[in-house]
Amino acid sequence: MTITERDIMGGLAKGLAVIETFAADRPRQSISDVAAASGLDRATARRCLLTLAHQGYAEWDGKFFTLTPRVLRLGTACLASMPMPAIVQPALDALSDRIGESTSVSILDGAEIVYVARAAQRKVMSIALMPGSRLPAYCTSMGRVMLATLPEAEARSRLETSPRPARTPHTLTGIDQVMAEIARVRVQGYSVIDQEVEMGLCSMAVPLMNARGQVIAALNLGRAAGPEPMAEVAQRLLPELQAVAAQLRGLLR
Amino acid sequence: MTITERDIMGGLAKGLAVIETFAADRPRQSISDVAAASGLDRATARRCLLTLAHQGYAEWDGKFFTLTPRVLRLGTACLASMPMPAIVQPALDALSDRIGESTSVSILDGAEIVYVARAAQRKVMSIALMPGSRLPAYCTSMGRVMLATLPEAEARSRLETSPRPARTPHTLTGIDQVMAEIARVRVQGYSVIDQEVEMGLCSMAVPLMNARGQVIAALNLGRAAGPEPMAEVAQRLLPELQAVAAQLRGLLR
DNA sequence: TGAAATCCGTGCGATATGTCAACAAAAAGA
DNA sequence: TCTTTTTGTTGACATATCGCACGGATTTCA
Repeated sequence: MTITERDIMGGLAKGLAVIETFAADRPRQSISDVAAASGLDRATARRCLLTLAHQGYAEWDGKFFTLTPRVLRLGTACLASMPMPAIVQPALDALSDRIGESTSVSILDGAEIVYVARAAQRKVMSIALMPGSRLPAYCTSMGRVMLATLPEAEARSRLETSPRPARTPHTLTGIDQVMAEIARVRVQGYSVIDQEVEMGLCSMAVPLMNARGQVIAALNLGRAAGPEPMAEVAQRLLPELQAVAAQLRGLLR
Repeated sequence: MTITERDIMGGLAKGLAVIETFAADRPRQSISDVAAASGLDRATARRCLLTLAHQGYAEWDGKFFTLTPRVLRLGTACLASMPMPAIVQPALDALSDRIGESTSVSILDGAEIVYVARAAQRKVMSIALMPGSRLPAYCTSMGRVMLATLPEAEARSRLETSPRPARTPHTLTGIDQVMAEIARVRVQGYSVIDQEVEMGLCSMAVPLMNARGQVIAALNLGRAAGPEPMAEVAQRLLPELQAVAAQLRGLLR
């Protein structure tokens, strides 16, 4: 069965779009704000917002709307329904203890990676990463590892349709540069990043497969840039990451 | 302006209800499963699910539906739009380092607390807590502190309409027991829990106020139960918690 | 302060959606 | 295997919703 035009509920799609207009830089919005941000008619945006408020997903002071923590239930329903966090967390903690570095697991969503689990050792990044946090895929080790498992055209298309700012002087931004690096990653089976996300931060990642061999996530370690060249660090710690990936392979479905 | 019946979009409300039917124990559902769980007609549930799939919030293998990580955007839009995590995280990290215990900040949603930020020292709980995680309010130190700031009738009503299982032999489960404890917490200004959530886990919490004096969250520390009586620990560490709460009071709005 | 611009709430006609019932296909049970 | 039950899909009709346009309230700005 294929999804036909007739089976789509406009109201639901619009309401979800309305929720997504609430971002970090626009936590409080008026009806007109939302209408402008979502492209909906003001009357429609108003009905969406009032519905959200009525259902407890938003609050309204008569002028501005704010999302409530109830909205988190929608997202965490998904996270909780993924067995992944619970399964990988213990392995992540153990690995992090053993190698003394921060480790994370993320999945790919479009052109972004989404953190699923994390074992932090020290703060090496200025931004706090936690489950649910997102980073662009093009400049992260986990992103590149997962993009490398997609068909070339698919990966390229995802990268083309999203911005690739130069987050640091080292960031690869050109589509061909990134695709070439991804091709390299595909061959060698892991990805190493040297200060492309943030100055002072290096990371490396390997793919996580389920029992059937499908790549469903990525595992990485992040560390502060130091005197030891990242290539050497990679050679030293790669077996550790691969061992955990192999161990998890049997546990993930 | 008040929300009238006419301003509510049924489709949106139903679709959100559909998302919420996906929980940890039911990650994959057929159309009929969702219809039964949500009380919707099968035809309606079907259109909701097809819409979610079409918008990228769900996946469909022809038989079962699964939520995608895209759903996380809905929730994290809210978390990110709260200035709280970013503001409290540094203070939390510093506090955690200073006292050598895990600390957290959570907010109240109905009869549950929702973790907003966390600085973990060691694993003391069997379940992994992270931003977005939920625990019932009745048996947690942060929950009791926040319930204590509500009107008595409101707090009681929230507790009455949600289950209060005996998670350990120490858990207070009777509504009057819990309300009495909450009354005590209201007077003394902080809450101490001794192994009511999980055996071996103790915690204490203080309220977090914004600049106007409204309680908007709670701050706690969690530690493994040890030889030192929790009452003594509380006396020793209470000033630390209160100092952080006072410091944050000026930063939160 | 006064005028212009913006914003919010509300009818209205056209259209989309919800509900119900029916039916075929698949699954479960005997 | 055949029957019974459940499930997915579709059609029809009553109803809810969309987008537009309008008026009053509020805000902005000179």
